[in-house]
Parts: sequence; C-alpha cells; structure tokens
Amino acid sequence: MSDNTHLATVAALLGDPARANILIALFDGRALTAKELAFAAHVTPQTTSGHLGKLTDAGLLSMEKQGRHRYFRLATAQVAQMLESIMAVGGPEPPRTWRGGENLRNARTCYDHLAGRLGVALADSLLDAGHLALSADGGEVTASGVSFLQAFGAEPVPGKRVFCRPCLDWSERRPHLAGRVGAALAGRCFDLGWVVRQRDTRAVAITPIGRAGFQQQFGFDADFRP
Amino acid sequence: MSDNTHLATVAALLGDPARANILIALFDGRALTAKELAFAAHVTPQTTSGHLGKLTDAGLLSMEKQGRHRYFRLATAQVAQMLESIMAVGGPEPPRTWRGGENLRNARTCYDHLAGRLGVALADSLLDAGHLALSADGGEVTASGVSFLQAFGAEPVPGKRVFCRPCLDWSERRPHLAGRVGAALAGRCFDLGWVVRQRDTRAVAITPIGRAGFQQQFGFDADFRP
DNA sequence: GCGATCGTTCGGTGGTGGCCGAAGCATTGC
DNA sequence: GCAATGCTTCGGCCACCACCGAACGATCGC
Repeated sequence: MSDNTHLATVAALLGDPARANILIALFDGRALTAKELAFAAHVTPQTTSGHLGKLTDAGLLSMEKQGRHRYFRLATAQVAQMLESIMAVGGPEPPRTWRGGENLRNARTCYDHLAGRLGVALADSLLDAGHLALSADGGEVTASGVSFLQAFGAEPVPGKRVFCRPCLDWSERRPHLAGRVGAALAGRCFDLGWVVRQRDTRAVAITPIGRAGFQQQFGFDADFRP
Repeated sequence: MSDNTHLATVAALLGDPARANILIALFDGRALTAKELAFAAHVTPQTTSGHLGKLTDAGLLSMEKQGRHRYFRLATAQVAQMLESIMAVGGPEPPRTWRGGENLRNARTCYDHLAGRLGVALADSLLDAGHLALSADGGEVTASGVSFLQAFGAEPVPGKRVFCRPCLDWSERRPHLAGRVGAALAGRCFDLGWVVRQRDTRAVAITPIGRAGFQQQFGFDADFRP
C-alpha cells in the first residue's frame, strides 16, 4: 500500500512534459542551471522553479549552489536507469534505428560514462588485460588495473558512489563500465581530446587522435562501422 | 523531440493512482479480468475500463478475450522491468523492510519467475553445479544443465523470449534466473507443489515437500530465516 | 427466450495542477 | 550605492482528466 502510491507519485512527476524535458536534458549526467533547464523545458523560469523544487523534494534531482547559480543534476544513477527503462518501453525494438541511428550506437554518453560500441570495447579491453573483474552485481579493479588507470590519468575520484559496476548497453546488449571508474575513464578521454561531445545529442565523436590512442593504449580499432 | 514526449506520455499513464494499482496487480505476470482489476484499483468498473483502454493503446498491456471475460496482462517483460526500476528510485535503500517484510524477501514471484532468497539460492545451485554460465548480458545452459532441466521436468518452452538472463534482485542484490529458463523452473516448482502462491501478495510459501525437494535436487536448505 | 453477469460507451461534474505576471530576496559587478 | 542577473514565492486563471450514474451490447446458464 505504501509502494504503489510511491510508484504513482514518482511516475506522476515524470508525466509532465516540462519535467520530462528537464530530466532528459540532465540525462547525460551534466549539471545545468535553472535558467538552462527553463529553456530546455520550454517554460518560463518561475514555472521551472516549481518543477525543480518538486523533483528535488522527491529525491530525483540534487542541487548545488554556486554563487548566484544553482546547478541541478540527476541525484543517482538509478534515476538515469529508470529513465532509460521507461524510454525502452513501447518502442517495438530497442536495437533498431533510434533518434540519429548509427553514430549513437558507435559511441555515446550514458549518464556520465561512455556507452555504445566504444564503451563496450573499452570494457572488453580492460577485462582481457586482466585489469578488471566484472560480475552482474558489481566489479573490482585488479592490482594491475589500479596502476594502469593511474598511468592513464583516470584515477577515480573518491566518493560514496558505487566504485565500478557493469551497465547493460541497450544497443549492444553487452555490459560497459559505469560507476566512478567509468566516469573517470570517460572524463580522461574527453580531457585528452580522444572523444568530443556533439550538440543536442548524447552521441560523441571519436577524433583521429582518439582512434590512435585507443589503438595504442587499449589495443582496439575505434573505427566502428555499421 | 519524439522520445521525450514518449517518456512523458508513458509516465503520465503510470502517474495515476488507479492505473498504478492496476499495473502493480499485474506485476507478477498473471492475467486478471477487468473486474478484478477494478477491485484492485479501488474504482468502479466503468472507470477501470477507460484506464485499461489507455494502457493497452499505449502498448503496456495486452488483452485476450475469453468468453465474456477479458484478461489483461503486462504486454512485455520490459514493462515489468520498468515498474521495478521506478520503484527502486527514491526509497533510501531497497533492502530495508518493505511491504510485508520477511516473507517477501524469502521467496516471491518476479514477473513469472522466482526471486528472493529462494530465487538466488536456485541460481547459485545451478551455477555451482556447472549447469549454468551467467554473465551480465545473458546466460547459457551448459550441456549438463540441459539434461538436468529435462530430468527435473522444467524444459523451457520454445519462443522468442530471451532464453536465460540474470535479473538483479532488489532485496538480495544478487542475480536470480529470469527468461524462459527461469519461468520453466518456477512453473515446475509450482506444479510439484514445492511452492504455493499467497493471496494478495507476490510472496510465495515453501512447503515441507518443497524444502525436502530443494535439499535433494538442488542441495540447499530452503528454511530461510531473517 | 430470459435473467444474470461482464464489460463498454456517453454526459456531466468536480478537483487537481500547470502556467504566467508581478513582486520579492540573493548575489555579482561597477 | 545602484543596476543587472539568477532564482524564488505568491495569486489568479484556465484546461485537462479522473470519477461516477445511467444506459447499452455480449455472453453464459437455465
């Protein structure tokens, strides 16, 4: 009796188009200001403020004051998974062409880590090299993995978030890396200029430098083709 | 632009308390009539009829006429996963006491297979015996597993559904068996009288016969205690 | 055929909630 | 100090939608 009302209240929050726009804008893990979210939601700032208050009260968003700005982001990775699972329902088959198609399947951000063929290839490479040990309910970085990540410059930031866990990929149906390790790896790839974000989409592009780097450091060819 | 409206429309359907009650009543995979669902939703039959029409139009439910009754069930396993992922959000920690508590944690149905401590113990037993090989993205039944399931009388029915996949357990945080194999296993346990459903809950009870059977066939003691 | 049960459609009612304009704090920069 | 910007609160308006009563097909059992 207490959890079906819970389901209904959470779902009712997602059911409003403006709030749905807000959550989708935050889907890739970035933190945006209230004004940016008002633009994304196509409503005025005062309306957005009400929505953001409700979403944070419900624990779906977390807020951080920074000067006169307030940055909002998804509170937990569970929220992102929930959004993905809702979007997966209703469409006939996930692995068909879906909003942009192939470049999304090649490489994209999922919350704050890399997914698509690139994300899967990264996870496979680390597994093959013995840097990781994955299971369905979590994962561990091996001793060699710690030094490898350190040398690569992708040392995970400390925090209470899950250290390393597999995240099922909807297009590849294979696990890729999430958690603090996945986020650090993705951040380092962005810093090195190996991958760059693209406007208005979660797809990321692999640069020529990146292709060479992935080949040298991780041992796979990042020239993905359909 | 086409999928955020999709998110909002689907979520808006789940956001109504009556519809949420309907979906939760169908959560374990049973097919119920419109009248039973009206009772579960705490609204009149004519109101329920409108809700059921909307849910089936959206592809969340499937309907089957049978005489003067109409049976409704969740359309796909994705719908059940979506519901579970929404319920997992917001609550501080899933593995706390939750709707009825311990008997739900011991053994329950999850869509159409067994979950809880019993479901996890079953999966572990099959893994230890080498009958299964599980990974995060799927699983395989080994040669010995095929003959074992055949001997046990739990041969999976043919179909297009995923053959065997791990399904993360919210109370145990361990994978249990879903897919056709999980469904066949659960069905056989019901047929043998090892477990019986309980009214108005997804919890199932393990019979004395079942406890002996699990001990003999699977090698674990099904007398789960808090 | 006839009553009974199951389920649907139709109309009218009421409440909830999203939306914006105006005004009010907080912070930054000059 | 003053203006500008970011964000919030308040008040009123309006639309949507869930709900039920009543009436209408469909099917079963006799």
